[in-house]
Amino acid sequence: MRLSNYFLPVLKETPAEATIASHRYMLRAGMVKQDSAGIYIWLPLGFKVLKKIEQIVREEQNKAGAVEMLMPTIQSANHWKETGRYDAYGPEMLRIKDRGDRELLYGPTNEDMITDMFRSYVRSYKDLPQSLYHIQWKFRDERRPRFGVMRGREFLMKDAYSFDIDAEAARLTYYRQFVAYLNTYARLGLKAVPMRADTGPIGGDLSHEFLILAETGESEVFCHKDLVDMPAPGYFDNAEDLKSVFEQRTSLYAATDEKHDAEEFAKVPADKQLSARGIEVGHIFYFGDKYSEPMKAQVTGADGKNVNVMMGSYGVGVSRLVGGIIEASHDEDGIIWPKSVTPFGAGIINLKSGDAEADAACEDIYQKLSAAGIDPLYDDKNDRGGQKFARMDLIGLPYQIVIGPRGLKEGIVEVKTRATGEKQNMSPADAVKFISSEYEGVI
RNA sequence: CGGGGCGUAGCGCAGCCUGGUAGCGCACCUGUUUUGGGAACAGGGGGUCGCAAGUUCGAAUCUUGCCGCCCCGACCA
Repeated sequence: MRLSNYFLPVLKETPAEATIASHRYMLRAGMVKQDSAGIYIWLPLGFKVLKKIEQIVREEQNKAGAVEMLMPTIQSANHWKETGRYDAYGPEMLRIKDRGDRELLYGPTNEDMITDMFRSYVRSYKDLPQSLYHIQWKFRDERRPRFGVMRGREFLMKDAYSFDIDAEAARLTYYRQFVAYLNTYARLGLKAVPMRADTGPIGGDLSHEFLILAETGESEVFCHKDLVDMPAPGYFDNAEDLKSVFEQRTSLYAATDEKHDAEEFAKVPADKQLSARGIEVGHIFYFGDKYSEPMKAQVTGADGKNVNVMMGSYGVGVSRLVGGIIEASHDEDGIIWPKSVTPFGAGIINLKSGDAEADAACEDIYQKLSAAGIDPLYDDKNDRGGQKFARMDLIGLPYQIVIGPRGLKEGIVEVKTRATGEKQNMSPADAVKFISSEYEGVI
């Protein structure tokens, strides 16, 4: 993409309402624009990151055996009345009436709808297990939206729902998602720690939140230090390994403040005790027959008897992750994108647009990086160097190639690594090679 | 939902107390000189001062009501 042809409204000054780094940088880097409290327009740069995160979440769900679908944002109140949640959910749910005075709502989650869908088709234990998910916009009328996309009222969520024949099978499904979540966050460049959690209005008896540690997090967390740097488990699909990963992670102490047990925490060796703040980026639940019982979502078992299906649900806040990743990865100059979610693979800075030699060299590198699948952003604007550097640092692409007449005389360009600030001089051909190799395994 | 605060040009703000020509910086446009880490100078455009009512000869400024937004706390992907 040529910057002269892109919509990137960067701000030099920070809008007054933004107090935390991710919000400030998302506004300044032209990623989002607030339309009203907790509701955001996703500008091209922000949208690109959102889609990249969404795609990683999708791929990991698919690997975990979940099947993608799409449910509507607007739901009938009937499903919710059947489960009793229409009254239980409270004013966070946005209730709407259509022209016929029928009660509708903008979905804050989809257990009720999918359970209704599921029961209308599935009759036999032979059709189980099933896991379905969608990535869809939700609306929760928060009392106090804040921190930009971290706590919006409208937000993009991946929510998966599982259906199993009995509790034992359902727990295995739960472990499978647990492992998939660890792999997902690792790909996003995040260190997420699973913690025992409250089940909230969704209910159930087994639930974990995944939190990334950040000073600006809304939750207070307590955990064993070793959990933070544990590597992603990787891919396998047998009951024994799934269970052992789950047990390995849950045997060490980790809880948010509402589930915190000071006595238990005290048993963690003092040098391993970590109390910090965290951002919740995922929440998984096993809730058994909480919905299948009232909605009579049953299948006939091998013994000819009807049983309620055992369910779980698994949420990832996709739009929140955009902010969460920035909280975890930025410096005083701007964002530092992990390679897996960067909106563009590399930035090309032309220090003298209009200079025939510089233009030609930039154009050549632009073509070669594009051909290599790097998806570069070429700053071909007529601005001064300093402005281009500051802008490129702000939007945080992992690599910058700085090209100007002075270097070209000696046959070199400068390659800057955003995360470290390290600058290396090399030939244009080597720059393309270097960046391509850095992305090996990522693209 | 309790407490606090803010709404004046695209962004950041001053002006309001003590009513009388709407201002500054950045951004934007034109020109000149510049150009290797957010250039300088000159000129220029852009605002029903959140909305409504009231007081007044006169309201950004005073009064009342409404709307919107932010921050701190209690609740949540």
